[in-house]
Amino acid sequence: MRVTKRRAETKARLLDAAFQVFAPKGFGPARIDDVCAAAGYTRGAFYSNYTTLDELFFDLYDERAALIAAQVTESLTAPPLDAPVEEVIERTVATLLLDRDWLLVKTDFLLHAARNPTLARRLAGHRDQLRQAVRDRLASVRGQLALPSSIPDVDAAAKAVVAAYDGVTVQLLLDSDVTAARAWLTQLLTALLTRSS
Amino acid sequence: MRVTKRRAETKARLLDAAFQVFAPKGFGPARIDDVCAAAGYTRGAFYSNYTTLDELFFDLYDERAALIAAQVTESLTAPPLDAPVEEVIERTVATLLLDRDWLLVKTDFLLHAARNPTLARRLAGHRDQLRQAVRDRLASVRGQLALPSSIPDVDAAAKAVVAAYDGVTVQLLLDSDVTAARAWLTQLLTALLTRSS
DNA sequence: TGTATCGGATACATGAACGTATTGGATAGG
DNA sequence: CCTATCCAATACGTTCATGTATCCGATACA
Repeated sequence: MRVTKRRAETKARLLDAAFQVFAPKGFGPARIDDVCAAAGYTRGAFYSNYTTLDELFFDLYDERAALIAAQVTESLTAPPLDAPVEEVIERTVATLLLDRDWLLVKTDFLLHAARNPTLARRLAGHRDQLRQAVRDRLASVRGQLALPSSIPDVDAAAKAVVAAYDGVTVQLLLDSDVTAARAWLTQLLTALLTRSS
Repeated sequence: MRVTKRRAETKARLLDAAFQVFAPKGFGPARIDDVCAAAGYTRGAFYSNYTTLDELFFDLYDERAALIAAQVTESLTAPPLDAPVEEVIERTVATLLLDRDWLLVKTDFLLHAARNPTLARRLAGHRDQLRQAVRDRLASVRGQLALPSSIPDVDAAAKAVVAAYDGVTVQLLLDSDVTAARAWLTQLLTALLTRSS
């Protein structure tokens, strides 16, 4: 069955609306009606495109996760390819998009994934993708990385970066201070990726 | 109004049941009936003690958070008071209780707090309490800590410990591998709290 | 032991969200 | 321009969770 232009437009508007509803309200109390109203439709539009709200939620996650992955990859390439670690950290964190709304939705998704193996693998896939991008970037750092002795290789380092990111995320969700989050992330990454002089 | 023995017992059983329901199911889809059934009551018992499910949820968080704080404090005192950092890390992480069910409930609470300033302060208070305990423990480490240069003082170090814990939490929620989480947490903490030789 | 209060059970009414079946307007194709 | 298909709107009926009002057994207290 062919996807008509109209249908695609409707789906897109539903996805956007879903984000605007899920971010402030959370998935739990969100109703199908809420999303439809936010998109300027009635429930008929929803049931013509999805069968359950979960389905829409998971679609939304996939779409936004792809966007974010692209954005992070872009930030990673901001500093010159052969720059020293300190500069890579500094400039990457500076251009990194830290969207609290997205973090809220992503954490909601994390909780679902933590209780559902299928979703867990989907999320793990997304995380692996990001981790891999970080790994590749670290591998290209000038003059062989000098990692702390407890971080054996580039893979562990990439994992550490993700963990630091997750840690900062939690703090950001609580205090909404993006500037502080950036500074804090820089500190953590520096400690994790460089050998202190 | 006096609190009778019977009432206290009922509340306690409701709290226990709430944990057993919220952990696997999450707060969103949990119904008042679910909790009451799990506790062996009907809804009458609930409405006689609470007015809303949020109220019970928040009470549950406070209760369990206090338990966890005590448990963490205990773990922190496992290693000898004047032991070197490496040993403090090793033994603390080894005895640390990593209860996935609690992490699930706590993350649920985190999401609520992220959308509700009042709850956010409650959670921040709990985090401060833990951070403070870590700080005090670090301060007692033998021979002045040699922190990485990007971590200026013991306060920053304590914050870093919390961030690492949060980062590992996310991973643990996804893969349920407590052993790996422990090893990973040890690595991260070592990198964050010691000056690599 | 008798009595008054307390607390959980039960029954009922209400409202909200859901899913479906049907309609009618829009749109694409000839 | 006509027609067939598509898709969102509408209007049901149903289910489910909720909150309340009442009842009755249990418990505390004299």
